[in-house]
Amino acid sequence: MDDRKLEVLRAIVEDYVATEEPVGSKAVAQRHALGVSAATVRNDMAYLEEAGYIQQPHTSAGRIPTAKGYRLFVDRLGKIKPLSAAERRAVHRFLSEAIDLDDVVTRTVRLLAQLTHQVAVVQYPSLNRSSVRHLELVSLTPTRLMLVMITDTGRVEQRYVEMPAELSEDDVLELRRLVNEQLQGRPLADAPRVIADLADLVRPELRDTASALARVLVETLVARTEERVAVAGAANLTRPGNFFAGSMRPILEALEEEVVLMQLLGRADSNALLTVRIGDENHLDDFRETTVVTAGYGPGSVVGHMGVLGPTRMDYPGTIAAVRAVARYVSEILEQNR
Amino acid sequence: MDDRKLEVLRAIVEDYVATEEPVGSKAVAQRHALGVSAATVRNDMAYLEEAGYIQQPHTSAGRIPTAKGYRLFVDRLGKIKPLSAAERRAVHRFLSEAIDLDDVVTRTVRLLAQLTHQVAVVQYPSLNRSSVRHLELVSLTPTRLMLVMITDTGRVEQRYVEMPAELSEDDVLELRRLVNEQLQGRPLADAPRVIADLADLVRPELRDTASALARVLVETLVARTEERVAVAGAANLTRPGNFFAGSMRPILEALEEEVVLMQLLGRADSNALLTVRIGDENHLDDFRETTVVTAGYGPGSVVGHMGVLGPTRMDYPGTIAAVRAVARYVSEILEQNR
DNA sequence: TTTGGCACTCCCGGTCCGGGAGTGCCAGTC
DNA sequence: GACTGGCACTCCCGGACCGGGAGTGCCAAA
Repeated sequence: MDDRKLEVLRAIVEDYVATEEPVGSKAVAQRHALGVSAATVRNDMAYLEEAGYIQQPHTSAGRIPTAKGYRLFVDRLGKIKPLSAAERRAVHRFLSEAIDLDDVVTRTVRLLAQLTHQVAVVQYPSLNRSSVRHLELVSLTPTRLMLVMITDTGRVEQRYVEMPAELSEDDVLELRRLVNEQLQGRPLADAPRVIADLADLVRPELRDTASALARVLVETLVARTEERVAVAGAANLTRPGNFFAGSMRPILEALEEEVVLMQLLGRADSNALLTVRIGDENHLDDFRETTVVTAGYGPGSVVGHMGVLGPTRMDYPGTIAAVRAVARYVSEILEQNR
Repeated sequence: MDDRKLEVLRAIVEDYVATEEPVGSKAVAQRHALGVSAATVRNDMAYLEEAGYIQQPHTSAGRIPTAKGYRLFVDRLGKIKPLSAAERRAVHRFLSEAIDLDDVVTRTVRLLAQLTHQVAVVQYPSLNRSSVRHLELVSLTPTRLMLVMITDTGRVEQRYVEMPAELSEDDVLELRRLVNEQLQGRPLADAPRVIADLADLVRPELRDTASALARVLVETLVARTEERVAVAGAANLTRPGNFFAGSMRPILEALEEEVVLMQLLGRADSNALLTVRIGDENHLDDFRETTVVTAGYGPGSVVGHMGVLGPTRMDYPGTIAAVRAVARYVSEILEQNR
């Protein structure tokens, strides 16, 4: 495929993204100084269509890019368009005001939605990539505890623990000391192994209680791989032209399904710096017309993912730049707490 | 206004809610055994229209209720339609599986959305109606602490605290003991008064640190009256017929604005058991076509509000019953932790 | 006060039509 | 052989038009 054909493809992608209308040969020839006539562009377009990069909504209409066309654009043609200095400053200022992890996540997801004009999704630091910083036990009633776990990523989780017997204040203190001794500093993923013999380390009267505690820890904090996610910018789905095929119903539903969101953000194992998944590459029927741009973030290693989600017809250079910049800066912030 | 006219109004509201189409005199006369002819119904309708309870979308169309009509229906005509036994069981089962407060709130909001087929909103127990159960200090770096507060309503809040000087492990312990001594069991609203002289209670070296801590406590936990809210069921906005005048854009935007949501849920002072705000009664332009049904919840006293939000044309008896039932059961659950 | 009858209004969906944008192809030019 | 101008063709889109149907308001009679 010669260079001019690539230029024609770029022109079609850029114009289509900008105008939201199929772009014709004349427009390409005029607006992008290719130095050839519309007829020539038509020939190139016929080739690009044959090769599957563009398509016609109907005979005698202009062309729009296919998923394959966008893919080629992203891989070879799009020059990432860095944030403006003003934007960069705004990002820094807004994020540095965050008051705790919740606030970091909330601000991040809003920022992404605002910068990209798309729907933004941010995953909280994944528990199974975190270590225990501190465990706290607070008694609610004589037979009911609250277990509070604080991780090295700043995440705080709470769980109710039903006790088989009444506990004294001292019992609680002893248990707290013990679980902290065992788990502090350890990756949460190791907890099941480390904690297996917790019941053997306490005096006999506390044995049942200790194992109840151990069970809650393992069952609800480790085994259950639920991830927390924050979403913002749903209103951007209604932008004119974001008219999702069918309707936006399935998209809105998916945004409340933690499982689907996690699938979109990318399976946890991915450590790629930045991923762009276009249309079918999401392997989800409802997202066949949707592009997802994600990045991992974390202090040093990746502890979670964030991204935005929009129509395949999106401003790739701008979106990619925004996601990358925000992910980097959030990583820096998390770094400060180590 | 005589009884039959009220019956006609009821018929119009019920049929319109069910069919989503303006209802004509013939339909009313036939489907609701009023024992009079369509012509008579027409006369009553003319009266009801004159009085402002119903209106015509255009000449020669059927009638639809006005906000005033719905209001009358809710106040005098709607017999609340209790949940079925199966629904009640489902509510109990689903909520009793909750694992912590976050989970209670998440499950509640989903349940409401599912039961009512509307958008649901649940406010977390308000901090300024809670008391301090426990305060925990965890050091992140030598000059950075994390303050974790646990309230009697089960809410857990975290805040980063920047320290003016490095702290030893013992310093942290002392501060923890001190703040707990001062605040444990106290309503958070009293914190500013109670904590004012915190700096005077520590040895001189810790004075600056103590006041930094006090400042964070007061500024971010008390003064800042941000409320946390959870939302679910946004996809219900797209139900056929929920076609919000204009578009659903402003609604989606409002759902991400904590301020607007709180205004909809009702100013914090309201202790009414259940509130129905129809159309203009919300005093928000974007919600002129929207009804909000809210209820307070809490163990004993009200600590937060929950509700659902839908088109003025909604199933009032069913929605009211669902919100009331869920609010009651959530209150029971919170009761268990006291 | 209620009722049947009747003329009238207005929406809604379907059809028809002309303009416009864009294409594919072809013959001619460099 | 690659490019270009010309031309016939296709198809969408918006507006105009129209007939059926549902519903009303009013009136005279019971």
